[in-house]
Amino acid sequence: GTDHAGIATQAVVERRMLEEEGLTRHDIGRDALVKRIWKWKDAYEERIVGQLKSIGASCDWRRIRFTLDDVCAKAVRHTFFKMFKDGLIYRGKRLVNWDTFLQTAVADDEVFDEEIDGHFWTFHYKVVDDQENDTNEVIRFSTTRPETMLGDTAVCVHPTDERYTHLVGKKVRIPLNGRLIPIVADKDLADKELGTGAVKVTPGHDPNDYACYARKLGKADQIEIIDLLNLDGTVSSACDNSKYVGKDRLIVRDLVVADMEAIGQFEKVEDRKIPLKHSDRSKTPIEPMRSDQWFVKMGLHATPDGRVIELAQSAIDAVKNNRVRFYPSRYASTYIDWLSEKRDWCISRQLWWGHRIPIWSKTFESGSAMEAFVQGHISHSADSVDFPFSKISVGKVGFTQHDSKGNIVKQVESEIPSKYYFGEGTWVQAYQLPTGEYSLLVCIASGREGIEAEFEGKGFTQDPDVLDTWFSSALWPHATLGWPDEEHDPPLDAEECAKQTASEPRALATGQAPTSAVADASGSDGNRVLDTFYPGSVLITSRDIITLWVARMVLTGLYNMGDVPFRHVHVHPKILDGFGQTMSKSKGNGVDPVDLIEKYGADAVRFSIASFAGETQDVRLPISYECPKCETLIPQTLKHQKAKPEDGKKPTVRCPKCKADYQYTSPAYDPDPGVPVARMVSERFEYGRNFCNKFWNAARFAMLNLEGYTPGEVTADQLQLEDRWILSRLSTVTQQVDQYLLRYQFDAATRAIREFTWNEFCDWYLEMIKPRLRSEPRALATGQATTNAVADASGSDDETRATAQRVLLAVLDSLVRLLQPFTPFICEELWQRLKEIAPTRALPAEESGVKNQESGKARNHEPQASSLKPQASEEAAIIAAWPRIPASWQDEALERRFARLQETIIAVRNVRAIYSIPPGTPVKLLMRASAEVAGDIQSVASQFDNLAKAVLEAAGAEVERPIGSASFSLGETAGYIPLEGLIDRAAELERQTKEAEKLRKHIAGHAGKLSNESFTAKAPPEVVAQVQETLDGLKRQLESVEAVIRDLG
RNA sequence: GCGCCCGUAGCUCAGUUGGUUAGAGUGCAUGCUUGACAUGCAUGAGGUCGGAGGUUCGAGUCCUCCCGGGCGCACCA
Repeated sequence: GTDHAGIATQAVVERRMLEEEGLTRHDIGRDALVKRIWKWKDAYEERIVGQLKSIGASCDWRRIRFTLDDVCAKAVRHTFFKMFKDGLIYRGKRLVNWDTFLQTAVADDEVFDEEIDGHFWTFHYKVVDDQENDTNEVIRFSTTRPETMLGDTAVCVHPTDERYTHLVGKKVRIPLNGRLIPIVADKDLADKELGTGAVKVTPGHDPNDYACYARKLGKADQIEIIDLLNLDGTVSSACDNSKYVGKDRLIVRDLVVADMEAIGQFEKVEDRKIPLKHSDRSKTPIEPMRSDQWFVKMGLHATPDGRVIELAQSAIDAVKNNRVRFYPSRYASTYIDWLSEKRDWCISRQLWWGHRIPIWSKTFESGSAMEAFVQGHISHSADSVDFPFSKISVGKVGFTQHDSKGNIVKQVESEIPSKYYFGEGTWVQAYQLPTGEYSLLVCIASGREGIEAEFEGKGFTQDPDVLDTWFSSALWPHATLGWPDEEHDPPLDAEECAKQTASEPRALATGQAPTSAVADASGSDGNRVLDTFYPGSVLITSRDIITLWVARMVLTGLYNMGDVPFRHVHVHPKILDGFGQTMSKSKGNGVDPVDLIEKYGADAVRFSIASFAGETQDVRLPISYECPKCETLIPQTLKHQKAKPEDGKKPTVRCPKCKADYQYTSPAYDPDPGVPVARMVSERFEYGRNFCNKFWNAARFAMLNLEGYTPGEVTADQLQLEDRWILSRLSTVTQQVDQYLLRYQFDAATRAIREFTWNEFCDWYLEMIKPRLRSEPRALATGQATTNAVADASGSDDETRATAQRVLLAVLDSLVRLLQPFTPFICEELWQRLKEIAPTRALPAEESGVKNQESGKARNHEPQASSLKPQASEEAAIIAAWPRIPASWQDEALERRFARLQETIIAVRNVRAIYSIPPGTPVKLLMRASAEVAGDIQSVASQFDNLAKAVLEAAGAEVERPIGSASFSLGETAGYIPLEGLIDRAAELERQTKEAEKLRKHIAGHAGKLSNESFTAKAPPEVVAQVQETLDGLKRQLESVEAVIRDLG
């Protein structure tokens, strides 16, 4: 689903309206603006959902939700009411960024810093004595905003600043209004090194001063707070000097300076660059101002009915107790650190787009007037038609909190203001305004017709503010499933329950036994959809909203549901552009995934993105524009990103090949309709595209060679070396992929699959079985030393071919299952085709009695007789079981033998390349090797011909290097390729000499290590042994190279 | 300022608890036209692992400082 992104969305629509029509929201009114935003939202939601569908997100689209839809609205209203009733929601003051031009509060994201040329004035206040008469002592301070002097309520110094310690507790006089204010000490506000070391305190209009005020609340040196400004930026009557009242703050600034100078309390002024916050919308300076806001209490709290709630702590505990785990784990500290501050959550926003705060209020001149109103509406009869309030409690309520051992950990005392209860679904709170007036705040839960109108009829008005978007987003995991309703549409049907249960093993993350959803479905109580899907397995998100979103989901989940919303939180990397900046709409450096999908394919984009998703690094994605004519890629520059349409003309990009200019895709605006557009692409996706192409072709090759396929069991003795090797590798790789996915290491998982598919399955296995698939007699080597023992043992060519087909299908089948989450489109297509050709195929399955993968030691046992038993395949890849390959198939010894074969073939190809021997020309190969290795080499003689066009002439310990041959050495083994006439003696000598030098260097390193006594004494014996072994190997290799050099010389 | 992360081949990135001769993709070079795939195949060149110290028998990996980059949170009288 989607959220309504309050600030960003309203800002975009308002800005467009202003740019295109010159209208502000006040011109068209609340309802009209909200209507416009809905229209805008509908268009963008369609686009976003379209992007998700294009990329193949397999969601239950019937359950799509939007944070402002009816289902979510109900959950929001219900939660707000519950919190209000519990006393968790309260009204308080908070400093906001005030735009005096538009007369609106502005969010931090809508504020930008700009340096302006300003002044830095220094003044002094006179210290007064006990009789409040001026003394000769002064305290000097500096400011960039002299007018705020009229709202000063203290002067602050550092507690250890010896220049001032004797003054702390005394008072100074603000000369322009005669107010006496205290000198206080605060280590966080005053800095001994800065300016005079003393600072004026204006809590009403400065965030730091406000923080100081908040710190001192309730303490002996508590200070006052004065709201100096009116909403339009003029000075209010609170300044206590009629000369300034009603004048703009900037005019007052000059007056104050002049007046201070006139009375001799001005000291100096200097020019200074001042960073000043400006409103992004009006481009005018921001004034910090206090305003009424709604908050949710995060710390320890006692409810009127005697429960203790600690929202922040409960969410901290959930992570500390591992009920919620972060992947990578380091992000847990971001979460815990932030929650530990237990700062109350300001949930009100001065916007029109969002959930309106469900509070209606009525103001009374006095407490007695309010009391009279309430008394007039008290009734104990539930049938009363008018306002039957029921008084429930007044006073204080106290609790003692114990830990599990019964020790007292905290004493809690809460003030319960006068509370009145009205029928079902309303809760009333009295609130005293700073003016002395009283306000009755009525929170109305949803669900009772006409009740809002009733209150409005009695002079109550609804709060104009809306809730922070995160308030509704915080409820997402349970709100979207219908909470608090008992029923949810669409309901969970039995079939769906069964599916949910069946698919459970795929949810590797939970590591828990599948719950029996079917049993729940048969019960009648509760919301079955919610019961089935809550808590979820995993939340996947970006690190910048760990606090804003993840923490809030956990705490509301615990508060509303009594359980965490998800078990795991996977924090993925962010996509950066080619210049290392986070992609964002405002920077104009984002990419539309649909452009990428059109260019590279959805599977390619998915596979690439998954392969970029590592644990530590963000993803740098350099972008190019693709020429719409010739497809030349033009790298994106910062200039392209920043360009905006001017005078109706859209920016263009120049194709160096076509020498033409084209408009290009931008997240900030749309190109003109009908013109050719250079779309955004990124070469990094070729990684995924090439892989998908490779995999597709490999599968196609397999299917082309399935003619005559019949399902049948494959027994261990029918398997050839390459079959056993690929099955061993498949088992290992599947196990690795499982491990990576359990830790959300998508990069490692895709890398493992890619390497297996390309470098093992395609490059070696498919190449090696080609002769068998051709069903021709195996090309036997001609040398008399060669016997094809394997071929002899494996029976007829028909059987060889059938075995190859069956093993090939088994591996391909597993690969499709492994790749399905990454490349679902290709996999589904292949699955359906395979179903046509081979509906029954061997699925490598857990053999009974064989230990499962977790106990991985099985690989050290004598390789188990692996057999493949045919089974009918599932209907579709997307619901096919995740592959479970027996660990007993892993055979390390066999893999080592196979690696030797690979090295030999690569060495032969290397010789071919160096001497530019045409691929068609066969070469002869002689191998000097131990009897064991020679036997191995001979058993696969035909593969030398198949893979390197080399005919094995001889293999054995007695083999000598023929005159005029190229040679290579692999440890103890050496290979010779006779090249009479072809060989360039000098070139070969140079090549071998270079090789010998390299070996000597490595030998020196290893020998040095071993001659170091502290190494042999301190390093673990196995490490020492390994170095010795390597050294011996290197020496033998060098010997064989030196022999070649002697022969050549 | 505090915290987290990063700096490895021209580019984009891997590199398990410190332990063989530091890897991949892409780009580059050379050679491959017939049957899965040129979005491909084969072979090769290319790195004093940001810098300086330290711990250790041994450091790309651990510690300290410095330089450069990203992000979050503060702060800017």
